Order: sequence, then C-alpha cells, then structure tokens
Amino acid sequence: MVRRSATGRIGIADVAVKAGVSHATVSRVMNGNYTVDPDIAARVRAAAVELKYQPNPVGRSLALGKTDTIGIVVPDLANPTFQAILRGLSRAAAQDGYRVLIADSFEVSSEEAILAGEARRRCDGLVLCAPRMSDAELEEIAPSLHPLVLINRTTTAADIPSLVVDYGQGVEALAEHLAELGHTRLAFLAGPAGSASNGLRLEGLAAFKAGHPQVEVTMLDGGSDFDTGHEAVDAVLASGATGILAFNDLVAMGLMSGLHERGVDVPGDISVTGFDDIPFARYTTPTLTTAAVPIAELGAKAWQQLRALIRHEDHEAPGSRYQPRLEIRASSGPAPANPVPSNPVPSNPAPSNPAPIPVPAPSR
Amino acid sequence: MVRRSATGRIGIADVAVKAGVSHATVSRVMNGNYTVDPDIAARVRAAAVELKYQPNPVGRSLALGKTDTIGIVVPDLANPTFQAILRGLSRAAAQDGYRVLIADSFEVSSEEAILAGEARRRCDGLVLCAPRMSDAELEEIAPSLHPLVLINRTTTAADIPSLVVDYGQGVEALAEHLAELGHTRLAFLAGPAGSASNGLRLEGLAAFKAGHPQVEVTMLDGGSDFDTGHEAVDAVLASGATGILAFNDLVAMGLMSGLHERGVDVPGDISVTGFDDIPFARYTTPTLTTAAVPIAELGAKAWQQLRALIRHEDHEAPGSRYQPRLEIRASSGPAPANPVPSNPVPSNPAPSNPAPIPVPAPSR
DNA sequence: GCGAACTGAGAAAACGCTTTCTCACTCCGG
DNA sequence: CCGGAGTGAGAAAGCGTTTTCTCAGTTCGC
Repeated sequence: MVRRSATGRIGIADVAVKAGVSHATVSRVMNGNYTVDPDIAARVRAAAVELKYQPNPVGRSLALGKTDTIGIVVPDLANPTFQAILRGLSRAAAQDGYRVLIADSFEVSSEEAILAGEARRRCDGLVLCAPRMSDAELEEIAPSLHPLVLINRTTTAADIPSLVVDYGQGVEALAEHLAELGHTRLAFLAGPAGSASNGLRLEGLAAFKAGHPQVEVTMLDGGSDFDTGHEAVDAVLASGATGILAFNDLVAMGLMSGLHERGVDVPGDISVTGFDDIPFARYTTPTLTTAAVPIAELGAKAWQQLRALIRHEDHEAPGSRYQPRLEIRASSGPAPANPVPSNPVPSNPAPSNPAPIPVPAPSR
Repeated sequence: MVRRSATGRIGIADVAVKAGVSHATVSRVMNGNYTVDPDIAARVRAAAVELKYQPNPVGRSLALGKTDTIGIVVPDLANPTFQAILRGLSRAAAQDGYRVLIADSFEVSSEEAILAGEARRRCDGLVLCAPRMSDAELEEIAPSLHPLVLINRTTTAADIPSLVVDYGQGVEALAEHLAELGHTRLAFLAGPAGSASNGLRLEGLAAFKAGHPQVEVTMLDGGSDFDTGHEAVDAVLASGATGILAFNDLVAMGLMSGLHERGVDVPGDISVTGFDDIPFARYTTPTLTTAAVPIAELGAKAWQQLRALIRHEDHEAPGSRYQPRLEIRASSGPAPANPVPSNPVPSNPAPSNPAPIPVPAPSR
C-alpha cells in the first residue's frame, strides 16, 4: 500500500516513512552524501526503488536555486537555420545534463523581450536570437537576462558573449565568385528589412562594390523564405542581372524553382547563390552554390559559452566570429555571352571579360 | 537602495517591505484577488513596478503544483517532420500560455523512456514521439507519464490519446497512383527497421499487392534521410523498378539527386514518390509527388488533446487518425515504354497496359 | 449603543526538496 | 573512569510562492 502525499505523487516523505528514517537522510542518500551508514543507505535505496520514487525537480530547483534548464528564443522555428542552432544547442546541453526550453516569437519582434524575460526566469541561462529587436531595446534588456549568449547580435554590456556569423564577408565572397565568372550585372535579393544579418550582408556588398566599380549591383526587396524567392522571379528577370545573390538558401531555392518554371536555365542563363548551406542545398537541381555557416557548431559553441557563464568560469573569448566558407556547386556558372533572353532589357554588349581578379582558394 | 534576498533577485518580500504590507497581500495583488483595498493594491503595484518585481516561476510552480510547461520527446530534431510537429505544438501551446521543453533522444531508443520520465516530471504533460520504442516498454511507461499524448503510436492504457497518421493508406494511394500510370515494377525504399511508421507502410503495401497481383513490388533496405536515398541509387537501378516509393520526402530527394547524377530522367525513366510533403517538396526539380500529412495541424491537435487532459476536460475523441492526401506533382509520370536503360536487368517485355483500375479523385 | 455580520490584511502553513544546525551516541586517550 | 573528539542522523530552517486560517476593525440592524 503506497502512501500518497497531497499531490498524489510519491515524495521524499513516503520513502522516509518506508525506510524508517528522516526526510533529511533520504535526501542525503539520493544525493550521494557518504556520511550515511551503508546499511541505512541500502534500506533507503531499497525503499526508493520499491516506491519508484523520483525526486520532484521543482522542489529541487527551488532548494538549489537552479533548474538545469536553459532557454532559447528564436524568431521562427520554421527556419532551418534556427532549427540547426537549436539542435546543436540541445545536443551539447544534453551532454551536460541540461534541457532546453524553446520560445518561438513567430517573427513578432515586440514579443521578443517579454518572451526572453519569461524564459530566462524559468531557466539558468538564455540564448537569444532576436534579429529584429532594436539595438536600444537589446541594450536595455540584455543585462537583466544575464547568463546570456547572443546570436548574430552584439551589445556593449559586459559578460555577454556574442556569436556572430560574418555575413558581410560571406556575401562579399559570393559576389567575388560571380564576378570571377564574368558576371557584371548582379542583383541582391534582400532579406527582411529590419534584420540585423541583412544589414551585415549589405555592408559586405558595399565593400564588394568599392572594389569592383565595373560591376553593377541591383537591390531587390525580399524576405527570408521560399515564397519570397518564388515571387521575386519577375523582378529578377526585369533587373537584367545574370548573377543573383539570394538572401539565403530558402530564397534561392524558391527563385530557382520559379526560374525553372519560366524555362530560364540555371546556371546557363542566370547564376544563383544562396547562403547558409542548409542540408537541402546539396540536393537541389542544380546543386546550390552558397556560403556555408557551421551552424550546428554554432549551437554547440553557444552552449559552451553559456555553461562557462553559468559555472562562473573565466570564459576564454567572450564571443566568436564565424567566417562562412564558400561552397561552390552547380547553380553558379560563367556569365552567358548575351544575357537574359526574356524581358526587353536594355542589353548592353556584355564586356567579354572583367578586369582580372586574384583567384582565392576555393574555400577559405 | 534595492534590498536583495539571498539569491540576489528581487522577491515578493522586497515588494512587501517597500509597500509596507505582508507577503500575502503582495501575492493577492499580483494574482488579481479583489479583496484588497484599492489604495493598498495601488501601493503594492507601484512598489512592484519600481523594483521591477517579477514573480519567481519556480516558487510559483511549487505552490501551484503546475509548471505551465509541456514536454515533447522526439527521436531526431533534424527531421523536418518532427520539426513541424514541434512548431505546431509550440505555437498552439504558446497561445494558451504554455511553454515547450524539448527532449531529443538522438535516435537512441534506449534513452527514450528515461528522457520521457525526466521531461514529464518537469512539466504538466508530455507529447511522445518514440517510433522505435518497443510496444512492451511503451505499455509499461505510458501510465506513469499520464497527461500524455502519443504520436504515431497507440497503447491499450486508458486516457492516452494517440494521433496517428495512416501511413498505410498513404503508401497504398501512392502505389495505386503509380500503377495507374502504368508502372508494373515498383520498389519500396524502406525506412529504419524498427520504426512503427515503417511497419504501417508495409501493411499498406501488402494491401496494395493483394489488390494488384500483376504488379511486382521489390523491398529495398533504407533509412530516413538524404544519404539513405542517395546511396540507394545502385540498388534502385538494379531492381529494375520504374516506380520508386521512398520512405519519405528526404529519402526521395536524396534518390532523385543520385539519379540525376547518373543521368537517369525523373520521371521519364523512373518515377519517384516521397511521403510527408515537407515544404521543400514543392521546390525540388522535378517537384515531388508525395502524400501530404497535415503535420503542423497534428502538432496543434496534440496540444488540444493534452490541454483537455491537463484541465480534466472530457476530451472528445481520445485520438485521431490522419488520412494523408495524395499530392501529385512532377516526379511521377507514365511508365517508360522500355524500362530502365542502365543496368543489365532481365528486361521482361513490358505489358503495355495493366488491368484497368478505377480512378480515384486526385485527392481524397 | 451593543452584538452580529462583514471586510480586509497579517500570520502561518503548505508545496518538496536541500542543507545547516544540533545533539545523542560511540570511541579513544589520559 | 571520565572528558573530549568524532560520527551519524534527526530537527528545523530555508528556497519563493500561494492560500488557508485567524483576528482586528467596521458597519449595520435592532
């Protein structure tokens, strides 16, 4: 006959009664405190097993002041990038006995701060992906979130590691790659307007333009998903560009699908590049040239930083910058002799070859 | 000067002191108990705002006996299907003020039971996706997990809703579709051996075979990811089949990519079908014929069932069965006049047309 | 104007655990 | 044989809330 406490679950008290000892002793045994007489310890363990006793984590958390749980705030769980970060984080944290609580803001940036605060209070630390949050708001809330790691954002507050991907360098490398292939008219299919990582990409593009005055770069509005890319086909064709830098792989895939429907050959007529190197990028037709971000590694790294903070270790480098690696596949090729055959674009006679450009190693 | 309790965070006691009232009154105000004098309530609220007081959820959980958190156990967070379930679940739960704790078992089925138990104890309820767990083990642990919803598994225990996708019916419909197109040699690229949903697919296939004795169906070993499909190219070609039923969309994509590399035309030479209708299925080349599972809806439904259990409502139907919808796209086409041009397969003279088959509506 | 019904807020008891404090008991040396 | 050190386990005090219990102070009816 199993006694049951008020909540209906078996508690430490039940075990104590069964083993004929006090609560305290049961706790000591369960936590491997060796000041307990082996005989008594055995009796307690037997009672615990018989009653299938499992300590209540909430009580434990309250007493210990820790939850063994970390939180992650993401803007959109549908995005493969955040899925990968979550996965890397979850796996790494699990190895140290931590669980992950997710908070999806569903792209509603006004929710992010509240969500982050709530999540943080339930957890021992937080990983924050909030690309749309304003710098001001980020600065304001960051300190209150303290064991905190930022993804693709930075703050002036001390003790807050940032893991940021160098999107600028990545886009620059992709543009460079297209320029080497002879493309002189490029278009950038931008991401969401307020996005921090889109800003970084624009900076990279600016740097590229500075070094390649002969290359024309058109800016096109966009977004971050398939549909954005698919809907951008008209704008892309109208631009007359032969090399398209899509905001990310999803957009690139949507675009390639749309171009395919129009009978435009990739990379024969138009070259397309993505960004992120999501797993699917290897399996598109043609396979997608992109900039690879070591994204799962990023999740793991986020955990390492967070763990150091939680354990009050002297965390080595308070943040890291990730250099994307150019992943040249089949969606990018030489510029066509006479560009885009579709819309009535003022077809300026393609300069047969651009100024020679130093050739970088395929992957840096 | 803000007082700080032992943990360094502001607690209810600080607010009580500042407002010159007792803990109890602060609690009453924070919880909207209207038996408090409006003046005092205002004073408390002012103090709370000034101190930026936020109730500690752990203490709250202990007192209330609930965590406002649910858990989900998934075998592999890299799988788009589980990602989608997670997303649907998370979104639906968030709307009711619940958070989601994830537990990824990383395909280690021996971990699933422990993981599930741990997750359950921290949460008010659990959604369990454990395709590899043995029936015996499932039966054993299910009751102890009680507010529990199963995905793609069933149990005899009462009060445990199951949401199961009728994979059998889906595969049967896909096979039927290929048969209608004139394919008489099919191959099934199976999923992981112990997987419950693979079992359901095999049942569907058996039903199909019973109704179509003239169609030959080869079984090929497989798995559940891209690489599986990619590596299966040789086996697929060797089988001589012209219609391939891949375990899921991922496998189908890997296979199509491999076939493309070999110069095999899809669907000209070989038709390929997937399963799940992940978002990417619309954007492959050719677009993928598949069986659509309303997967995000499934996540939402899981929350509804769980919520009913948590609230002790009379949950209507204790479980649901989802019928996949045939999604015919470009990867399936008429059987070629003379099958697979590659390997030296005993090419039996293709029967020009199979027995006439009643044509079902494109989507049921 | 006095007792009964009410109102509103503080004291204290949960919730389930960990950990410090305390003390009975054993063992040893002098 | 007695006192001090050492050992091991129970009592009790947290951890931060909510909620019941209790009671002082008001208000109302007769």
